[in-house]
Amino acid sequence: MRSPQLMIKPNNCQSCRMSTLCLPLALRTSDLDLLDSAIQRGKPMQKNQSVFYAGDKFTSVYAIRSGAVKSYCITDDGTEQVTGFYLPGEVFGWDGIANGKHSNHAVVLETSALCEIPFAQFERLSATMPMLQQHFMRLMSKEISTDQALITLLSKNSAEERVASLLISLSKRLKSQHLSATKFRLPMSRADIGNYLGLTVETVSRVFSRFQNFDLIYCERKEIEIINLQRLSSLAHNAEHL
Amino acid sequence: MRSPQLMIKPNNCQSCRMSTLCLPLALRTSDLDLLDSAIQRGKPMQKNQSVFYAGDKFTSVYAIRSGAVKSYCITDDGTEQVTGFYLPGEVFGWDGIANGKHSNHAVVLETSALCEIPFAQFERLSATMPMLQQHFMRLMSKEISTDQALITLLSKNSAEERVASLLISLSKRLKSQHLSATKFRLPMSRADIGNYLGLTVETVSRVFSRFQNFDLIYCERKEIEIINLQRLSSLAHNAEHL
DNA sequence: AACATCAGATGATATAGGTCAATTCTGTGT
DNA sequence: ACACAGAATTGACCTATATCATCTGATGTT
Repeated sequence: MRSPQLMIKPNNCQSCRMSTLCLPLALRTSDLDLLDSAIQRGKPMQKNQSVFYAGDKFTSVYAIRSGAVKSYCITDDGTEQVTGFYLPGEVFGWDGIANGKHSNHAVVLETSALCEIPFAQFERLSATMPMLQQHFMRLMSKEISTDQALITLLSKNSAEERVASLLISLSKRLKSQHLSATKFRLPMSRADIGNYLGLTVETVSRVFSRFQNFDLIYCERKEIEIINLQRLSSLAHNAEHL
Repeated sequence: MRSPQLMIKPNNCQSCRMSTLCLPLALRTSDLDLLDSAIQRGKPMQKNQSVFYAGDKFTSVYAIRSGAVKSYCITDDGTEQVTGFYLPGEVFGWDGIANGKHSNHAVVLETSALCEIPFAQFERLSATMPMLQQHFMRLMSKEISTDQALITLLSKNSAEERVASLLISLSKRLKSQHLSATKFRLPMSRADIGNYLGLTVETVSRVFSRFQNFDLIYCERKEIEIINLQRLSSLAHNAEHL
């Protein structure tokens, strides 16, 4: 339906268009072959399908080839807490290295293609590939940075700033994948956005309306067009690492 | 002044009372010797001294032998954002693996003794010590869990729940170091607490007063005694991983 | 096509926590 | 011992966002 060219399955890591993101840049070709054989490609998944559940044994991390994923956990009092949105070219599933099992659920927000990267293989490979290990640590470190940006956002910023930051973050991440930075479809619901940003659905909805009234964005349901990227960015203090 | 027995410097990692926390449990003794020689011990530091600044080249992570450290960063609009408090037995400084430079500042909250663990050495050592690498990844993964717990706290919990969670977290972490779980000195200011929890100083102060009125805690400036641990815990939904 | 269910928008009202201001306490340096 | 700057407390007031309620339009199902 949307972006069919993204569904093309490369038959190895070398030819994958996002290898620069999900793999270390400096891997020698021979190493890459070795890694390539370890990765399970494919995994096209439908909306609402779970990639893993909290409590599942941790076996793999996942790279998104196309589509989108949200991670969330259920807090002690039974409410859902969205912990992240992941877009094409991004790797998720780091949680759970600590305890050997996932602490988050991960669910596909729209039809998606994922690459599963088995962690046991990774550990074996990384013994002979220091770059691989380093790269993975960087990705984890980046996750930490993202989380800390979100913490700042939640503890210091208004509803408008939070929503603007999310939109700008999505825009930048899509742009880095050579997708449109100003016109895209939100893969997640208003409820997910509110949950992630610590706001109610109503507030998110009102902010969208206000942004529209001020001609910052045009939006119709999930289709978003950023009209005034500059002004929106100026509201989004903490989008840099989100 | 306080806890002088904590200032005793062990002359190697083996005899250090917190080696089980800061080092992998499964390291063979011969490996431990090797690692031991890489670690720079000592580093007693005074209140308000910086361990590293944001932007500094990333060279090491640090284990706290005694004392306390806060990490924070300066947001785009120039305000401080506290990103973490670290207590004895904990390791901090993971930020900055991503870019090779620290994204946070780290400052000592009270007289402290730190162990510096040079990362270059670690990377060299971990090639021959898979357990070490695994252990470090676990520590990073734990940092991710902590951050996500804080995100939940900030986006879902009231001022009272946030403060209760912090107190319970501190209590648990001190207990795990065989220090008193119910009577301790807060190493950080009310402003730091508020900053960390996304609250104003005034709100933090009021919550402390309310907790005192309800006989949940007794507190006099920075000295805290938890009177009703159970009731306080019941307020602290998200302290588990904080 | 009809129906049920869900996502989103909008309005009226309530409230938790922020802001501003004044006061007291405390630790530090001379 | 004194003075001073900073930390903490407390009160009065205000505002951003939550809550509750209603309505509309999508989406998916029989």
